[in-house]
Amino acid sequence: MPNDNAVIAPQDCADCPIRHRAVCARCEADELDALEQIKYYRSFEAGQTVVWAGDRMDFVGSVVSGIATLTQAMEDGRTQMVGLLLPSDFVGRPGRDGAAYDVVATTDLVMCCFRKQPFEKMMVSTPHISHRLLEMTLDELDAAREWMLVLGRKTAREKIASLLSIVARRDATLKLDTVDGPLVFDLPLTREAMADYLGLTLETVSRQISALKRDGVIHLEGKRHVTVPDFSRLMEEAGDDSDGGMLA
Amino acid sequence: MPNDNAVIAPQDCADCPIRHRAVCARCEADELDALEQIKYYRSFEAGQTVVWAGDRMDFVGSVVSGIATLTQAMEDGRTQMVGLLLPSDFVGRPGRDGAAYDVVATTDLVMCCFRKQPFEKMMVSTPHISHRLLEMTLDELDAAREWMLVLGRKTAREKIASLLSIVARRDATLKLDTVDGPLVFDLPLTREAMADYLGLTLETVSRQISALKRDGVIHLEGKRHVTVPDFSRLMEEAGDDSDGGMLA
DNA sequence: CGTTGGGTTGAGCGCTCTCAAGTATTGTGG
DNA sequence: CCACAATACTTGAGAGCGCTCAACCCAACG
Repeated sequence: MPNDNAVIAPQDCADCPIRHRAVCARCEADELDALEQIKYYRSFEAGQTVVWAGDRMDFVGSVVSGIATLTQAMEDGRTQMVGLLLPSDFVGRPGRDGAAYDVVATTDLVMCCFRKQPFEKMMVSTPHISHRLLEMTLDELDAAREWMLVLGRKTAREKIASLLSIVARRDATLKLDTVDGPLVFDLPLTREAMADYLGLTLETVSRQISALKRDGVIHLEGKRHVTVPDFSRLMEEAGDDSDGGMLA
Repeated sequence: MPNDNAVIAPQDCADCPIRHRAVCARCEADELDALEQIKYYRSFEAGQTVVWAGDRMDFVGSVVSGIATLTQAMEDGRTQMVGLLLPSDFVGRPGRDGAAYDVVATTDLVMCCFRKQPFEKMMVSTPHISHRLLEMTLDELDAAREWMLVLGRKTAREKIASLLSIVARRDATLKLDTVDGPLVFDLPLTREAMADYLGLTLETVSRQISALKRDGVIHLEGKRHVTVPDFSRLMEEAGDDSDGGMLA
């Protein structure tokens, strides 16, 4: 069990890759200094569980790099992913002791954590933090509601196309890519994780990915490396109107 | 078209039925006075649309009485309900011009509205408001994620039982009922609206309600009046563990 | 090499959808 | 008061999509 929950060396907030998108985005220099006092980094290996649902959670924090998932499970084992946490996304809920969901690192993961008590105090004294958190929470709520449409009403093929277009879009914004050319990216999730996100079985995920490949909507190299020659085609397959969501 | 979007007589916040649960819950007397300056009431009849997705929305507000729904539609007509708005729930998003979803009154509805500009100014100057809004938004996000499990992983029968237990629970807390005895309530939704909430067809909703009735999980008088003789039985049918959520 | 984890593909089944007919209730006009 | 329509709901029959179960492929790794 190497390097478990490793605490890594502190880093200057000014150099932080998520400085202008995370919960601290709106903070002034002096506010950042205060945050810097209570922050610490933790890193996790792909596959590690960050927190278990129901466990006490004495910190909150931001994803700095890597990807984590929020999942919910029924007693009989059925599992639904309820959140995909990307760099700058916030983990934990101020004002609550226990974690509501399992948080799992699906890739190697670095988090910038704050002990909960001091963070909650800072929220009261620092409107920049709580306003930014409100804004981020409203965005997450919108994303969750978008996803409810996917889960409730889309076909398996549309679900896969929806997931691919979300990952493609995120990747494009990270890389500041132009939207026109072919998009190329790696799937950050296993077939099983995709199934848990989409409310499908992994076999159905595999079949529909094969079908999209057969129909030329995507190209695959290996299992994870995806090329999307025509993004608007993918959007059609997702059942969204062709250019609705590229702005944001 | 009688009484369309009627503006009704102002009411004192002190007497407001949602005074201690809405976005104003944490406000002091002087803050309430300020809110009172910018508030106005609007009422809607069952079936009326409050706002259309994409339309400019120049107000935000709280549901005072009645029930509204948030729904999202695809071009081909498939529809997914993404929110069920009960008294004290908040409508609208500060910092955004357009409505993201259709808001429809499913029963007669009274809303306490605030013009958006003044409300946004008050949010900045009144932490009690933005903190309460953050708290409510986090609760809604949790509810949305719970619902993702229902949509993604539950069977039709479990979906119906989940909806019934949510309505029953809400009704019990409103009436401050004891939890033990049989629960009695009216369904606030048509079969079609239930179908849109659950990601089912209305026929499947009807069949599963009949099945739960046949199996003695519920009793029906007419189409809408429901009696639940044994709540824990209903929870089992919903696939939740028997007593997880009664506290909150 | 054998093992393991992730992925693909096939065959058959069943849950939910689609299409369709029928019931109950309410409101409307003659 | 009745005929009629409209709305909400129920129930049936058949079809299809996605699930289950199972075999198999492939790359990484010891």
